[in-house]
Amino acid sequence: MDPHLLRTFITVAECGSFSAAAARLGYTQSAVSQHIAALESDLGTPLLGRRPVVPTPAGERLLEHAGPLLLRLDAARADVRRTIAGPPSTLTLAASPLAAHSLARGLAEVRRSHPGTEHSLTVCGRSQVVAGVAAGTFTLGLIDGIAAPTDPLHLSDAVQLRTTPVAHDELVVALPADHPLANRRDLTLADLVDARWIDAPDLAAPLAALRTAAGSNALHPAFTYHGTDLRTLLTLIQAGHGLAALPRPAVTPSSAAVQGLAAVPLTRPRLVHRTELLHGHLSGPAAEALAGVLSDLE
Amino acid sequence: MDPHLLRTFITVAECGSFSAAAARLGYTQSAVSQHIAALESDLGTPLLGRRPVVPTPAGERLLEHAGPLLLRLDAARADVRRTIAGPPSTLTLAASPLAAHSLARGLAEVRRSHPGTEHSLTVCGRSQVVAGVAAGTFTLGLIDGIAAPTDPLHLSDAVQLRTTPVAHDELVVALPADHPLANRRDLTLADLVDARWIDAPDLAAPLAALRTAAGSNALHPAFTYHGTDLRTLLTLIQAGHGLAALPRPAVTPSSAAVQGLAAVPLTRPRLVHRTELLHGHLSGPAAEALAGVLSDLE
DNA sequence: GGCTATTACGGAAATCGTAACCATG
DNA sequence: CATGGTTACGATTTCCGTAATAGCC
Repeated sequence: MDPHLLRTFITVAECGSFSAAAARLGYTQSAVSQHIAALESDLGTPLLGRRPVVPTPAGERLLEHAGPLLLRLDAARADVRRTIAGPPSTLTLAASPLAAHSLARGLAEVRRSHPGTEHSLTVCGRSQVVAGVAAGTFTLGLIDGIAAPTDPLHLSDAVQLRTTPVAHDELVVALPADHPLANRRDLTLADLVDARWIDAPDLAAPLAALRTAAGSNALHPAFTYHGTDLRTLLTLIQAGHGLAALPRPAVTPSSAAVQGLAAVPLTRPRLVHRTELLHGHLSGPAAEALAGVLSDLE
Repeated sequence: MDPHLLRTFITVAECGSFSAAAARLGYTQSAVSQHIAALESDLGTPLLGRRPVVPTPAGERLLEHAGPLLLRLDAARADVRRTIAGPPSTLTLAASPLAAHSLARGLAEVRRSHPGTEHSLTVCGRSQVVAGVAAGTFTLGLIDGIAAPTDPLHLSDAVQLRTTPVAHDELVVALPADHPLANRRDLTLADLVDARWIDAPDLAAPLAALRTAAGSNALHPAFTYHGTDLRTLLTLIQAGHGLAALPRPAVTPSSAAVQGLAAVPLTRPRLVHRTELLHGHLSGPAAEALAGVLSDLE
């Protein structure tokens, strides 16, 4: 189970095609075919059905492991490199969309405290932030999510990263102002199991996360929004396509898009929207250089 | 970072010698030397000092990652194999020493419910139980440890295993009957920070675990017992070499070794001794075959 | 018949062992 | 000088690309 083989396997499964995967990886179709054949021979079982190329049950299991495995491998390499490198000369920040709001608040402070260094900010999905910080692509990451009030965010257990809580926000349900529930003082998830939900996994808390947090598995999305634009989501809600759980500040900024929206606190189960700072293990001068950033953001 | 190279690296670090590692792995000294050289060239930094052979700081970091990484790799392989294999014809059980007590209670039930299959039981350290179950060496594992009353046991996050709580026992401090604290109704960790502790990491809760659970880092062992025999540990305590935190049932069985020992509940921080059943993801007939075992033990 | 995976084969590269070499205690 | 890590070198294997083959829409 060479990591290269696993990487090819993941790519083929993603692409649904040997040749597309080969193109993406810079191999020939032949090489990809040999990689998969080697894996299948090693594990003694077919991993992919051909034509169409879809994972077998065994392949599904392997897929669940392969990604985290490669991530951990990158994390290990990045961790070693950090110990031999001095303090980073460029601060590369990453944040999930809703966490970027918190970051924007503190960014001025960060730049002032590190006038000499270059800065960059990337806004992308939660898992990409985690993966990037683990692999050393980003110096710092900021992610958001929902959790019980005392619990930390439960991020991919593939990697071991330091986390620092940055902000807790009240979790509210955003719904059209003329929605029957819009005038309620508060809401429980029980009130909402039959509601029309918009799942916006790249932006708001994924419905799956809400489901596990609530222990219920009755929440089903009526609509899925793949995107990271908050205003688009709010407009969708306003137009009655469904409702979503968001941090209070996201629904009540001084923004024109918010007119016609109600934000009702979600009080049961007790959940909060949490923002956390992620960073790899930093030692020596690097740690000192970043201590300022952390304290600025907290 | 080929897994083979990582494996050699771990072995060399453990052995403190290239040649010893070569013997253990079935390589020549030369091959081991080349492996380490390849790793160091890949990562661009020395990982081991020679003569004596000790990890550099960078090597230490890599060591922290390498073990879990290889474990996860084995876990992936085992997981795939489980999906293609039918129900296991032999039930291989593993348990940490104190968990084995709980297992012995239920073992008769297990054997009765699976009269056709072979059974075996291995008692070994917690991490070996976890690793063995992850790698598929054991069908089921039973581990014990301490945790906050509502929390699950925090086992190595390298692997993803199902856990089922089996037993909660009160955590008591075992001390000689003539110890000044022996007559207390209960104890807090604050009472015991200056006490003489026996650390028995293979048997009782490791002091390090107590420390992190307590948030304090003032607990230092006066004596370390490497072994898995409960009666030996109890005798050590009785003889005044120190005290230890144990589950209530371990200190008050109908056993002769217990005379002269006191068991005082540890009430603060709120901790319990917990026993959990571990198993890999089982699908189809295998899951059904083992469902009985799980329910028997619960 | 076109698209795509597989197989055959050859050259390049990597792997490991033997053996000579060298460094440290 | 002896133990033990390194380097040199060669046989074997592995890996990947080219090209021919085979299988499914």
